[in-house]
Amino acid sequence: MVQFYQQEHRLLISVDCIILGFKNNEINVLIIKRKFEPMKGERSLMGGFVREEESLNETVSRVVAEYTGVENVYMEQVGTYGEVARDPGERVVSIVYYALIDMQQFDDKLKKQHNAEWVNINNVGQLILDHNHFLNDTIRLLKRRTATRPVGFNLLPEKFTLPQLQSLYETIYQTPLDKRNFRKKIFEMDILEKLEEKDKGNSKRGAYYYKFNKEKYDRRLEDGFYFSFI
Amino acid sequence: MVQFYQQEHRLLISVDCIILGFKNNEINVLIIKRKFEPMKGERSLMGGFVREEESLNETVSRVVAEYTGVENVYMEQVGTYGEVARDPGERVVSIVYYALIDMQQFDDKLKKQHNAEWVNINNVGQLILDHNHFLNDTIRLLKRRTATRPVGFNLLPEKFTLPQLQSLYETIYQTPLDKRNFRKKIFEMDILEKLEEKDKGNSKRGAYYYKFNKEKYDRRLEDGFYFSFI
DNA sequence: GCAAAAGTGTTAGGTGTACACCCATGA
DNA sequence: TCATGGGTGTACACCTAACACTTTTGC
Repeated sequence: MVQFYQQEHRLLISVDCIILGFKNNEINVLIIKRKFEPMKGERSLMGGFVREEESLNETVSRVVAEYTGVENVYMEQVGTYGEVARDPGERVVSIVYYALIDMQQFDDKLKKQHNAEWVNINNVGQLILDHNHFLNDTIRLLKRRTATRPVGFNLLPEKFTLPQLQSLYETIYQTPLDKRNFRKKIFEMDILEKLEEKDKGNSKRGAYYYKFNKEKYDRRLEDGFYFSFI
Repeated sequence: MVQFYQQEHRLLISVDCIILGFKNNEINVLIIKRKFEPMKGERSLMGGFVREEESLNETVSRVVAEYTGVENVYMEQVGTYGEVARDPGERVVSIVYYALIDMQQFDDKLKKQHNAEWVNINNVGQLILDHNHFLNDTIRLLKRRTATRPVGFNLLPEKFTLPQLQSLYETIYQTPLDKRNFRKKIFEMDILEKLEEKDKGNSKRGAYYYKFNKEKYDRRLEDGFYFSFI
């Protein structure tokens, strides 16, 4: 390939991934103890340098798969952080993504292997560099995004119950929601598919399982329906 | 500085700037004819490579000042685009920002110097690479942002009239707004300062000038007031 | 039969939206 | 005096938020 920009400065680009999961009415983020210098052993988000023939999304996918064993996750870019001295090792521009995974699919063996742990997103403690900053920006973005787009489903198993879904939103927004209003809103959207099967794990009566129906959602979108999950 | 990440791949990072101005009830973007290969002479956004000792914001400021003569502009990151083959010259990861400027401050001499022109944001025509994509993402972001944050003021002179402000929002959202409702909303926010002076440019009666009062705004924010400009 | 969670409608209050006339002034 | 844009208040429709009881079933 012809080099047109030969004289320009090149620098390191890392992708930092905020991997989120939902369990026991908590949003959890995966944290590791850093395996290399500088700051070896300190608590950190998962990151990776962008390779030569790899798009940013591919880098995220690679990192997420490496640490969770889950593929094809939902991801979104949070932002890019480029202060000159943000990494004491060398100048690194960091592109931050969050990824939502269904914790049932998480490969638990990888936890020990990477010295990783799931911690409550609101109680993460100190992370290296500007990683706490990344996390705060992510929380804000996640709240905005889940309010008007059907992305929360990515934190649940494919089949989920309405009480589960409601609890997810209550956790994200940290506020109790009215059961009847919540269900009314969800049903009006007409983007869920009710299954025959019930989840009897939490009650004797059992709660019906639902699935998110992307085709229905796309149709509603085209009709200009305005979605608001809260 | 110790090199911890010696073995990692480094790449080019450019910042592309979408410089927006408001004039004659149009949102305009500054477009240039590219001055270097590849694609020399084609229509392009303004960009610059991130230098060694320069943060991303500083790169934006440098580029915006170079092409407009305006300093201390309002800017926001739109996103980072990292497809491997997005630039045929060499792999370049592009970080996109938009910047809002008061077109009265634009240095018109720079237009000829850079072969630049202001074009209506809705009628830009074909740009190089994925620059049209950047622009579309920016328009979406600008609409979202101006709906709930007082950033539109950055497109107006320090002193502006309510008809001007309304016309700005009508242009951004491409929809007519009810004069009384608009004013009611703005006044309820209580973030403007009314001046004695009037603008007699558009009518015999004249319209009062107002200034955005950041202190008032910050106080309202702390009080948890919810801002909605549309 | 009882405990425990799932499921279901209605109403009041508040918010957003539609709408028409008078005012000030330069020409 | 008249043409032009600036400035002002109200009424109705709709949407949001509050609220309590019945159903199901395993134990």
